[in-house]
Amino acid sequence: MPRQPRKERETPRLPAQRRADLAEFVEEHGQATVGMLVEAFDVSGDTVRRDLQYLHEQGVVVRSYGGVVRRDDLARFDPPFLSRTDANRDAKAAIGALAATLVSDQQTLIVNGGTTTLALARALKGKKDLTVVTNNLHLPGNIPAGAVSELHILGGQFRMTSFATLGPVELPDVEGGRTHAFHADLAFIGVGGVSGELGFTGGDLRESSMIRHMIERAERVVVLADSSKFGRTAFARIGELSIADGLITEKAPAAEIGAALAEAGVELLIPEAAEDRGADTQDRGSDSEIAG
Amino acid sequence: MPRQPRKERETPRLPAQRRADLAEFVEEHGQATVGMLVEAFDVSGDTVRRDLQYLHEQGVVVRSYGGVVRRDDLARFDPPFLSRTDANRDAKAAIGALAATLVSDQQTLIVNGGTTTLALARALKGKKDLTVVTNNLHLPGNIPAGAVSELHILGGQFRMTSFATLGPVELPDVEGGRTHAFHADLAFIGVGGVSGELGFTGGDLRESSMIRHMIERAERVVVLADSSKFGRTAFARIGELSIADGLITEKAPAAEIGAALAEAGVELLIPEAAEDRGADTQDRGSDSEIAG
DNA sequence: TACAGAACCGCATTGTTCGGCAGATGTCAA
DNA sequence: TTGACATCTGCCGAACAATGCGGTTCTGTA
Repeated sequence: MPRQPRKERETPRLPAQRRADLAEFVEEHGQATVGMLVEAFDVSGDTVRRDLQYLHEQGVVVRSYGGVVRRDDLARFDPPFLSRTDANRDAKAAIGALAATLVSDQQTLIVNGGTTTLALARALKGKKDLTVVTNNLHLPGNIPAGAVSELHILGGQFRMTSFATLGPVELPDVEGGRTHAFHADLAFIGVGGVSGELGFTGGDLRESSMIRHMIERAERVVVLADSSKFGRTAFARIGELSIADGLITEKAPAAEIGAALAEAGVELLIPEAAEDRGADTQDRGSDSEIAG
Repeated sequence: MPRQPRKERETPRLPAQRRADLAEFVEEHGQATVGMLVEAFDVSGDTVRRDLQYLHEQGVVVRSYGGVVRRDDLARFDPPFLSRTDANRDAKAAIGALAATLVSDQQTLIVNGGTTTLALARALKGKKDLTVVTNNLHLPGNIPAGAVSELHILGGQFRMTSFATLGPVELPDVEGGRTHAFHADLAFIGVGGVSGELGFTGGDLRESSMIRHMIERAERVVVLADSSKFGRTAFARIGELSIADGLITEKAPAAEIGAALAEAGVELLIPEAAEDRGADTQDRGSDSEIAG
């Protein structure tokens, strides 16, 4: 049966058992993409698809293009999973999409907290074998499973406002007792404010400090900031504009800031068509495709 | 009868006895492949298959291609009785609620991955000034913000299947470079299986190892396990029953396991109204399984 | 429009299953 | 003790099921 032998049968799951587990997985997470399930269960997409088809026929889950949704979620309300509290969502999606184009397969990324970087994570779909280090706890549930071979979470104190952890930018030793620094190709940093005078700022002292450490560990630093951040100064200073190699935003900033960025040697990146209803890759059109 | 003489079995089991043992084996492990059973009972695959066929017809187990699965595991996803999913959710919620009553304000908790512990987190509403340490990334989004003054996330590699991190059970030093052990009043541990023989088991080696460390750090250890976990043995051993001080479940386990728990000095906690809608698992048609 | 990913179709592969068969006991009666 | 009969087993070969893969079509997004 397996033309290509599995890596290692950690748990020699029976097909039936796997389907049950799969159903439970969906039950737990509310939704699941084929890619996620492929990764989680270590079977091919076809098999996952066959299983999902079966479960759909059984009425256990609801199939939809790209994955499945928990049945009762749709029963209750139609609206798709992610609440759109985010006013600038389109802008962020565009920024994320552009940021993703800077990423090559097999690279190592550092990503900090915030919703803008979350948009980046979603836009990573299609990449391969990335290693991602983050303190952003939105990522685990939103980063395309297939794109990332390893996702490391920086431990530390959880901060609800940014939905991220606060702690040293280091990875724990397997044996424990100590930690290790690491190196990344790219750091994607979402910030609270961008000003010519004070540079980049964030909302929390420790978070800003973390960001500085993230920057130290990365070859290139790309700041993500939607236009609302321009000219704004948040509480805690992160650093001068020059700490960034690039800055991505959805529309050109005021001349003053643009000049400051240029002077600091920061490359300014702006999506082509700044219209853009956003690459909300995850969001499937609510009700239309309840069935596959 | 054996064309090929048996290796030498201390107990040349009678067929009926073997079938009974076989059923018990499945009951305990949740699932079993023909190969496993061949090995365990030292008979040919054909004989095992015949036995399984028999047990399936008796409705004791559910046959699936390659082996058998315990009925309850699949029952949940049987279309006609789909409502049972909710029952299971209720079970977990009940367990979580009871677990929460063990928690006092200002205490420090360790919580591991899994959905049962998630139910506990939700049930913590109303508590005050708790300090929580966890590797469960479901928690940040689900734990009542008001109840927790500090939530620490254990860093490490993210594992999609359990939605938790894998790494040492230590908190990073603020300055970095090293890590610190810590101490907690209570550890709430969700496990994959509870059996009298093998004690507690989980699905992943590293995760089980993490759990052992969590247990070391806690004053009291409370295991959370809904009844489906009883008699089940997951892949990776966590430890003997006696590592737990208490065990919370939604309905009384089989006498055998109950006795083992008592002997190990584990206090068994069960919610008052064990009304238990789980009974409907019994009446499902044995052939409408998820098995392919 | 072009492109990546998802879904779909068929096929090759390989372990599982099934039915038939034969050897090994065990039972019971003569 | 012996032979007929039933039962349990293991083995063999054909049929079957599960899975992954390649190729094609479809869908959604840039």
